[in-house]
Parts: sequence; structure tokens; C-alpha cells
Amino acid sequence: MKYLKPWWSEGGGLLHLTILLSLAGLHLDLDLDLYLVLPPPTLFRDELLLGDCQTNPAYAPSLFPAAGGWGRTDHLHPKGREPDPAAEPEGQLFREVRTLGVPFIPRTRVDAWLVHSVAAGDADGAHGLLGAAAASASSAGGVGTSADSGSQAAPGGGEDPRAAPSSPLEEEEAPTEPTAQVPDARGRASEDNEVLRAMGHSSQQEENEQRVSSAQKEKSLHQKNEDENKIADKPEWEAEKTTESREERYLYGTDTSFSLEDLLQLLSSQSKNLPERHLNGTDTSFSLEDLLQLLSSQSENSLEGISLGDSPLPGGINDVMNSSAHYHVNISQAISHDVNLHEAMLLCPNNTFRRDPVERTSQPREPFLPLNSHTINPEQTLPRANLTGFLPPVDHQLRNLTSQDLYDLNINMFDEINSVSLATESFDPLEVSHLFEQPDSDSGLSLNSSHNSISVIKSNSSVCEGAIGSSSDLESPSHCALEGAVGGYYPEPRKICQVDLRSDSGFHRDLAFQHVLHDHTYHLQPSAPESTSESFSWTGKSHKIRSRYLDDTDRHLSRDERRAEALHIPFSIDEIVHMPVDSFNSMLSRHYLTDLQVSLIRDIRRRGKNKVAAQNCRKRKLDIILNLEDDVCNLKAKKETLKSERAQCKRAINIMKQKLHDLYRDIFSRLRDDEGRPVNPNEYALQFSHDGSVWIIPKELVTSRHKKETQKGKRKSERRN
DNA sequence: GAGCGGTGTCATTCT
DNA sequence: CAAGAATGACACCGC
Repeated sequence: MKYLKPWWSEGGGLLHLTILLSLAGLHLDLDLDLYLVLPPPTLFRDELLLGDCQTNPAYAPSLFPAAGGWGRTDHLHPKGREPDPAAEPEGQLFREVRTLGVPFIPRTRVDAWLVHSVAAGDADGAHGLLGAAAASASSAGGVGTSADSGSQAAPGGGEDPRAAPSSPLEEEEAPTEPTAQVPDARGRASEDNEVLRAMGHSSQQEENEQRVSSAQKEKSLHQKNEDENKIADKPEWEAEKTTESREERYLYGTDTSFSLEDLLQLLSSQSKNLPERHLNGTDTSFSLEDLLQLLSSQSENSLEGISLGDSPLPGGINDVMNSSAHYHVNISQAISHDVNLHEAMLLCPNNTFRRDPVERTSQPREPFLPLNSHTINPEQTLPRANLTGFLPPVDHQLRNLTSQDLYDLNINMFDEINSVSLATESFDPLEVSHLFEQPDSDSGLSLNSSHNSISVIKSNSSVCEGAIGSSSDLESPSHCALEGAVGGYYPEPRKICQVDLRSDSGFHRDLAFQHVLHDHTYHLQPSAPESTSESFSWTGKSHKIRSRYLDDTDRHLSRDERRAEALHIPFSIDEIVHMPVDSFNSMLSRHYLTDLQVSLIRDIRRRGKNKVAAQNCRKRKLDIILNLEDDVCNLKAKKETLKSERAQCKRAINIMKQKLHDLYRDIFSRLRDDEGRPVNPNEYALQFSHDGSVWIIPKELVTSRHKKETQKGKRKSERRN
């Protein structure tokens, strides 16, 4: 039985990568190795987003291992459960983490790369690389996952891993930690030295300088891709040299596209040299802490504009911990500055673990911002581009999953959700009832009630920038809040909402905003009884305000979405609408949902289906109209053709009549009676018999015979009828 | 401000 | 009989 090491130190990547692989339908036993993979900064960031470390002390240990959070996964456990931090079986953790599912996966290129490698049959390669790194790390200090060491805890003499340093590096180098250097103009020299020292070169300042110069040279080249391609073809020593160059690029921030491939190459080269360096006594350093430093430095480079302060990075295990906090000084500041994570999430509409792919892809991302932090100005936000590149969306990796897989995943997640969240029902029925009873009423009272809350937010946050005019000032915060509040779908955010609901007025504030956000679009819908008690309506200037508001908000959030989030419906609108009926019913039966929630979910599904049907109907109707127009055009053309043909036939008939008349005249002009006189064509006519003979008979007989024949024909027809 | 097209929704009927 | 499709009608919104 194996035990997890402190996640931030060595075990975090193991958990998350295993989740990803299981979600992707791939099975890869990477539990020995993948502790090298994931950068703690990512975990820190996700950790912060997932848990309110300020308001919920249960989350604190995982963020501050020194306080007792070594390897704990309390943040992943349902509330009230206190797993043994030191003896929790790995399998148990895996099951729980798997159950919690996607939103906890750090979105790193690491994951994507590994999945790609495994899917491409490169599992052995990846495993080998990681295994080598793991072996190196173990040899460096025996601080691996201790897979072969039975159920013992981490080395260091104690069973409690908290009591032991996780790497010899900390024991050896902590006392020799150099004093802080004065940062240069770019504040990078001290950081460089710190990281280089952590990489085993800290005691060699000359090497540092050489590396700096080398890195600068490489930086001038800007040929990262070419270098990567060349690595595979170069001999080992040359590849190692290249790897070191890559290290330098990482260290100096010239390479911001930090991928797992880069990382693995770096680790591979380091792990190869590690035993030798240990034997020679020249280097005892490389371990995950080094990786942590490296990744953190990389993260720093990625997180441009984030003030890291002037304090140097300390060394040693304790200092590593401190350095972790240092690296995430923005986060710690956020925590220490009383950041309400619920607010932060609500005001961060597109946080990285939101699951709705549509929203994630279609809406602009807002970085996480501590609302109350006075040390971080709006320019010091996490750069989207770098973070996006570093942390690709999980959904991108999940797109290959079938819908059934997602539904199964949802079921697992929802089970967890309901056991924690739905059962305790975090929303306030009174507030929700207000929301539903007055979805379209915009009373002055509501507006007034919003003012206070809004002013609070305005005084505390600069998140919702760009508000123009007083009305926009009023509405923008609510907009952000509502966007961020979508989806009680995510279990952890919902937990956070629970905390805030009971301890803070944040959600009440959001509900107050709902009053501002009322639209009048569907005020006649019976499913949502509208309140007519409040006579305020959007007229005049108010209508302008409302229109301006709707331009900014309702394009993103429909009424159903707002209601769903108000009721904490744990499913997305898209899922509710498009889910197969069987899955839909099983989903409803599997979860504890109130009648109101079930009713709303069914209404959403009905409306969604009907909306699609209406769209299809209109499209069909339009197609029919277009087809009919085409038919009309075709028929008109055909009519013209027939007219022309008719005229042509008429002309032909007239010609034939004229010819017949001429022939008649010609014949009669040649005919003579018995006395030799010409025959008058007006008195006689030619009659053709059946035997081919031609008779000249008086027209009176012809007319009388013709009448008789016509009468006979009529009689025959009458008899037939 | 009226008109028009697009859209969402409801009610009803049909499948 | 339930679920969904189809469709007419209505209301709202943006132009």
C-alpha cells in the first residue's frame, strides 16, 4: 500500500494526472512516477479557486502544509470528513478524486502531453521517462512515493511526513542559504540565482554568470521550436546541453511555452546526472523541490505583472514551503486580505474550472482577482494568454469523450455534489422565491436595495471595470456576479457558495442584483408567475438604462440560466436540454432535488426542446416558402413556354388553313358541271368517302348530314351516360 | 413612433 | 400514456 506524499511537494501531479487519464478512458498506472509532473503553482491556483481558504479553515492545511496539511486532500473531501493526513491509502484518495472529477484537474499542457503520449502508444516512453525521474528523485533522498517501501510514511525518520524534510536538499542547503540579493532592475537576478541554486548550481556563482550569458545568447535566437526538434537527433550530451539551455530559457523567462515535454526532458537530463552528482558530492539537489522552483520560476515568468515582492527565495524544505508561498504571494495575499472566494468566483465569470464549454470558449475570460487586495492592481492580473497556453481547458481534452461518458461522469460528480451540497441546499428559499416571484419586476425598491450592495462591491473591487455612467456602474458588478454564479454545477464552487451563504451576504448581494437584472421579456409566462405588486417599470430613462444593461448582460445569461443558478441547478442548460430522456430521468432520480428544482429543470428542458423545434419549424417554413417561390417561378416560365408554343401552333394552323383554302379554290376552279360551267364553291363542297373517292355535293346536304351526325353522336353519348 | 424581421415561449395538436 | 415534434399565436427586441 502506497501513501501520497505532500501533494504540493511531490504527489499532486499523481492525483490529477490519474484523473485525467481515467476520464479519457485510458488506463495508465503512473502512480509511481507522475509525482514529477504537475507544477505546484497550478495546484495552488486551482486550490485557491476551489476552496475558500479564508473562510473555511478546513482548506487551510492543504495550502499551508506546515500547518498540518501534508498530503491532505481535505479540500477534496466532503465537509465534515477528516481523513487521516498521514495514512490515507492512495487508492482511497484516487477514488475520491476520481469521483470529484474534472473541475479539479489542473489544466496544464503536461496533462495533454501525457494523454497524447499514452494514446499514441507512448505509454512506456512516458512511463520510462517518469520512472527514471522518479528513481532519481528517490535516490536523491528517498522521498518518492515510497511505493516499494510498504506502508511506511515518508523517510526522514518519522512516520509523519510532516516531521521530515522531503529532500536532502533541504537539510544540506538550508543552512547554507545565501542572503538575499538585491534584485536588479528587472528583479530577476535574485530569482535566477535562487532557482539555479535549487537546480544544484546555486553555490557556483560563476556558473550562474555563464548560464546567464548563455541564456541571453539563446534568448536572442528565439528558435525554441527548432531546438526542440534538434534535441531528439542530437547525441545525449548535446541534448543535455540543449536541455540546460532550455532550463535557462525557463529560468529567464524567454520561453513561456512551458510544456511537459520540456519538463520531461529537463527532468530526464537532471535525473541522469543526479546519481553521479550525488556520488561526486557536487550535487545533492535535484528533486521535486527543484522542479517546484523551476516551475515556479516559470510560473513567475508566465504570471507577468504579479508582484512577487523583493524578498529572495529561500532554500531548504521549510524555505521551499515558504518559497511556494512566495511564489504565490499573490494568492497568499489574496487570502490574507480577506478575499471572499465566493465573490471572487462570482466576479470571475470564466474561471478556469468552469465546465460549460460554450461559455468558456465564447466569453472572455476574467482572471481571478482578489477583491480586497490592495497590493494587486488591475494591471497585475494573471495574464490570460500565458495562463491559457499553460493551462489548456480540460474540455478540450474531454471532447473526445462520448456523451454517455460525460453523463456518467456527471452522475458521479452529481452524486458527490448532492451528498454535500444539495442535501444541505445552500440557496435561500426566501431569496429564490423573491427571484421567481419577481423575475420581471424592476421596482425602485429593488434598485434601492441594490445600491448598498453595489456600493460595497465598488468600494472593494475593481474587477468590473469599464462601467460607463452611473447606470453602468450599477449594473456592471451584478453582471459580473451573475456570470460568475452560473452553475452550481461545479461542486467546489457550490460548497463555497454554501459557506458564503451562511456566513456572508455575498449571495444575498447577488440576489439583490437579480432584482436589478429582471427583464420583462417573459412577463406573461404562466410558469413564472410575475409579480404585479411592484408597479415600477422600465420607462423613459429607465428603459434606456435597461436597454444598455441588457446589451451587456442578457446576451450572456438567459432567464433560465439565471434561475438555474439561483436554484443551484447542478446541470448546465445544454445538458438539461440535450440529454437523452433516459439519462435525464435517471439523472433526476439519482439526485436529491427539490420540487422547485425538478420543475425548473423540466421547464428548461421543455422550453429548450421547444425552442429548437420552433427554430426548425421556422427554418422548415422558410424552406417551404422558398420552395414555393421557386415553384412559382418555374410555373411562370412554363406558362410562357406554353404560350409561345400555342402561338406557334396557331400560326401553323392558320398556314395550313390558308393552304387548304387555296387548294380548295384551285380544285373548284378546275371543276366543271355537265354543261361545262364552273362549279360555284359557295354552293358545293368536296366530300371524301371512306374508299378514297371524292364527291361534289351541295353544301345543304353537307350541313344537313353534319347535323344528323352530330345528333347521332349526342344520342350515343347520352346513352352511354 | 410605426413597421418589420428575428426570436423565445406557450398552447395545442399530431406523431 | 409520455415524450417529443410541429405549428399557430403572441410578445418582445433590435434595427
